[in-house]
Formats: sequence, C-alpha cells, structure tokens
Amino acid sequence: MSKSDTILKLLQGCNSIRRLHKIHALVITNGLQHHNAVSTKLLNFCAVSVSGSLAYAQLLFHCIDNPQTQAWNSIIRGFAKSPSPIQAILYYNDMVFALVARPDTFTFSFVLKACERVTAESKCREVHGTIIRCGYESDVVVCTNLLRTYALNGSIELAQRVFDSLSERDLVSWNSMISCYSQAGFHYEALKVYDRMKNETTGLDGFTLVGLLSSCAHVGALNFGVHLHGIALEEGFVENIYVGNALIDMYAKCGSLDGALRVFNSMQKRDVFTWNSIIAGCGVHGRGDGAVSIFRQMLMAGVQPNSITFTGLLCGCSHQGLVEEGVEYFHMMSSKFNLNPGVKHYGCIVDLFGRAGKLEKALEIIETSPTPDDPILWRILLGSCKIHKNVKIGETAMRTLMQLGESTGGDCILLSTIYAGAKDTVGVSKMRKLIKSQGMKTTPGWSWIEVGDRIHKFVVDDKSHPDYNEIYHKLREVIHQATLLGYVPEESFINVAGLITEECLETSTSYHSEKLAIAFGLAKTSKGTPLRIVKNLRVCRDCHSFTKYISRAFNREIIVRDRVRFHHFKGGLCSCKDYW
DNA sequence: CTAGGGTTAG
Repeated sequence: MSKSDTILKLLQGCNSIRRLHKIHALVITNGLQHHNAVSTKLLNFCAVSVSGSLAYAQLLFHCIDNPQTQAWNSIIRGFAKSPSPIQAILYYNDMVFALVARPDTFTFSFVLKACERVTAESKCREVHGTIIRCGYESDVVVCTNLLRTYALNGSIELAQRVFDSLSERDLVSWNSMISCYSQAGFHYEALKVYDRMKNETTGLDGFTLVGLLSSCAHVGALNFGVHLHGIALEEGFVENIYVGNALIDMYAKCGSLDGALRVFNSMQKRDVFTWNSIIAGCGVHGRGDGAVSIFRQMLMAGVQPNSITFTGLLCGCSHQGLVEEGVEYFHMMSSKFNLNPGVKHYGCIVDLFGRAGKLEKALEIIETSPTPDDPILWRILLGSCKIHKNVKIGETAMRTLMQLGESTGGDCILLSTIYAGAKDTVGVSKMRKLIKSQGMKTTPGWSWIEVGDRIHKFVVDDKSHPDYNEIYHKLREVIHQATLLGYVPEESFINVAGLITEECLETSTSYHSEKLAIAFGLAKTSKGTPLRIVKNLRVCRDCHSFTKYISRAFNREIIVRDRVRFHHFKGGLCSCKDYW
C-alpha cells in the first residue's frame, strides 16, 4: 500500500480534529502536502465534518495547486453553512474568475445557500445568470435552491417565475413554493399553489401539510384546515410531530381551542413547539388558567420552556386577570429557567397590570424595565388607559411616544377615544388636528369570514362583493332584530367630531367590516352553524355590543379573532367578559 | 464524494 493510500485510509476512520492534525502532520512528514487526492480528501473532511475546522480547511485549500471543482465545492459548502457565509460567495467568485474548474450543480446549490443566508439578492440574480449559461436551468434541485433564495430575499415573484419555468416539478419543489409563500406572508398564494398541485400526480407529504396548515392558521381558514387534518389522518401523517404541532396551531388560531386540545391530547410525542402552541392557544382564547395548568404539565414532562413559552403563558394571565400568577411566572423566567425577559415579556406584564387597572404599577414597570424607550410598551399602556378611561396617564404615554418620535395615527386614535370617553371635545379635536397636520396614516380595517371552501374579505362600507345587495339587505334586517332586543348603536363621540377612526367614519349608512362579514355569514350558512370571523384590528365597542345581541337574536355562536385575542359570543355574552 | 423542503411569539 502506498503512503498516500495509507493516509486516505486513515482519514476514513478519522473522527476528531486532533486526529486530523496528526494525519496532517503525517502528510507533511511524508511530503504529500501537494498530493491533490490527499489534500482534497482532507479538505472535504474539515469543511464538512462537525469536528472539522474551517480555518484549517482554508489552509489546506490554499496548498492545493489548481484546485478542481470538488475542492472548490468543499470550501464553498463549508463556508455556506458557517457563521460567515459571505466567505462562500467570495470563494465562488474566485472560482468563476479563475476559469480553471467549472462550477457544477453542487457548486450552485452551495453558493445559493450562502446567498440565502446573507440576503444577497443581486448576487442571486447573477448566479441565476451563470446557472443559465452553464445549462442547468432545468435542474430541479438547483432551481429549488434558486427559488428559495429569491423568496427568502424578498423576491417572491422571481421565485414563482423560476418555479413556473421548471419543466418538471417534484414534491420538494412544490413544498418549497408553498412554504416560501407561507413564510413570506402570502397565505392565499400558498393555498393556491396547492390547488395547482392537486391536479398533478406528485402527491403530498408532511412538509406540504405543515406549510398549508400554517397559512390556514394565519388566515383563519378552519374548513380547509379540517380538510387537511382529514388527509393527514388518511395518509398517516398525524404521527409526524411537525404536522401535529401545525394542527394545534391551526385549530387554536382558527378559533377552535377544543380542536387544538384534541390534537394535543392525542399526540404521542411532544416537543417544545407542541407545548408552546397549546399554551399560546389557551392564552389567546382567554384561558389563562388552562395555560397555567398545561405549563405545569410541561414542567412535569421534563420539557424546558423557552422565551416563547412565556409569551404565551403571560399573555394568558393578562387576558384572564391572573395578576399574581403572571408576576410569579415572570420572575420565574430568570430565577428558575435562566431566561432573560425580553421586551415582549415586559409588554405582557405592562398589559397584565394595565388591564387590571393598576396603571401606576404598569407605568413603573416600563420606567424600571431595561428598555424604557421602547414604543411598544408605551403603546400597551395607552391601550390600558383606554380600557380604564384614564386621561392623565394616557397623556403621559402619548407625550412619551411623541418625544420618542414614535407616535402613530393609531396612537392618536387611542388617546382621542380616551378624550371622547371623558367628553373632552378639546382633546378630541387636538388629536384630529395632529393626525391631519402630521399626515398620519391609519390602518384600514378588514374582516374575513370563511364560508364553505372560500374566504370572503370585507373592508368598511365594502361594496365590491358580488352579493353586495343581498348582504346590505340582510344587514339592515339583522340590525333591526338586534334593536328589538335592546341594541343601541353606539354613537361615537369621535365620529361626531369628524375624526377618521381606524375603520373610518361610521354613520347611519356606514358599516364596519365585521358587521358585513356577520351579515354575510348569517345569510350564507344554515341555522346553528357557528360564524368565525378574523379581523386585523381590535373589535370596537359598538361592534362588540352588536355581536353579543346577534348571538342571542339568531342563536348563533360567533367567534371573532381580533388583532390580539379571541371573543366567543354566545347567548348574548362574550367570553372576554367585556374586558378586552 | 458533495445538493433542495417543515411548526410556535411578534
């Protein structure tokens, strides 16, 4: 056996960096440092193995005369996964510039991974050009990498174009397109990809389901989520922990805490995502007690909570007014679990005290927090002042937001609502002027409702729906029914003063989006079917009162997901106990 | 001899 063969053999059994150094020493003493097969093998080992060292790999790489594609690939691959992926791009540049070794499909996969990690969109376009010049534009693996890199760099249209240009698509490429849309927040597009996929013979797997379920969760598409659950059961994907976790999240976010709990209880294996999802689910449904009890089970099961666990848990405590428990768990984060509370956790605690009416305490928490300049905390306090109609602290919060240069149109509306509650016309008009003079934008409100397999979206005073006449007719009837039971439309002081509110002016002829969605739901679904509505803003006082009356007048359960929590309306009452 | 895909908060 030749010396080089012996060394190659040694390398195969090598499993630590120390042994590697010894082998390298042998390489040098035997004068084999320019033996390309040996160097390349060594290099590959360093660049790829977890126990390898990239600095060492670089050293080896530079000892190779005229490195071939394999050696370039090793070094590019190593850096693409390293903490400095930019180095991978630099080596790729050198390789292309040197014109000695031709990049192959592996080279492109590695360099694209690096582009993805450093968000280098222009580099991605350039690599795309080279891929075409090298004739790899129909390689499904390279193109899947390419479309992911575009999508994760924010160019979802280019990703779609790469996907569409593929002559054949396999399951991974379909799944990638779905998950890229889902991760980029284009949930309808993600679901539409599935419509196309259904017509192919590709089939589907757990990855497909996870991407789709995540999008269902975001848009509140329960019917479709249930359909996917059925597929998961038929095809045996429910054992897959990712699928189980995504199902819990989907049910919880689509308003079915029961469904989420059923999946949770049926799962044989649970990880931290499983626990976090169900705890957060309880939290947003106002079931802080449930979140607390599941959290205890989590500890008994020996699963380490992380910072996300506590956002769900604390959120649950604040929505149910569990002040003592919330404070206790907040302290436990650092004392027992070695977790530093972040701004989100401080936000929960400010909300916890603020919602419970302890506004001075909430103020004190912000001022003594590590981030007293964070606008989010002041905005939460301002929201609490609205609940408790506290003008003084509300003004303090607003003043601070303005000093920080962070005040928004939404904040002005919050404070003007507080002024309106105090019948302070001067305050209201001050806010109105502020919004106008600063040209502040407010978020337009919308609501969704899923009926059958379609999602219907409404904005305020929406007249774009094809069934618009029927919906408005139904709404007038519905308002009449509610009025018979005692509903009195809340004439908002702010509107009288002429201020554009979050969902614009509501006059006798103007309707918030969720009223339209409710009327549509009542018209299009059979008696007794629960209505599930998703909103992008908080529910306003008038719509909240309206929905309570409707749930009684039509004997319907109405579940409304607003920006931060769920409201379950039933028999004239709401699960939030009018506290939101 | 090396390549592509997944979930939770905000």
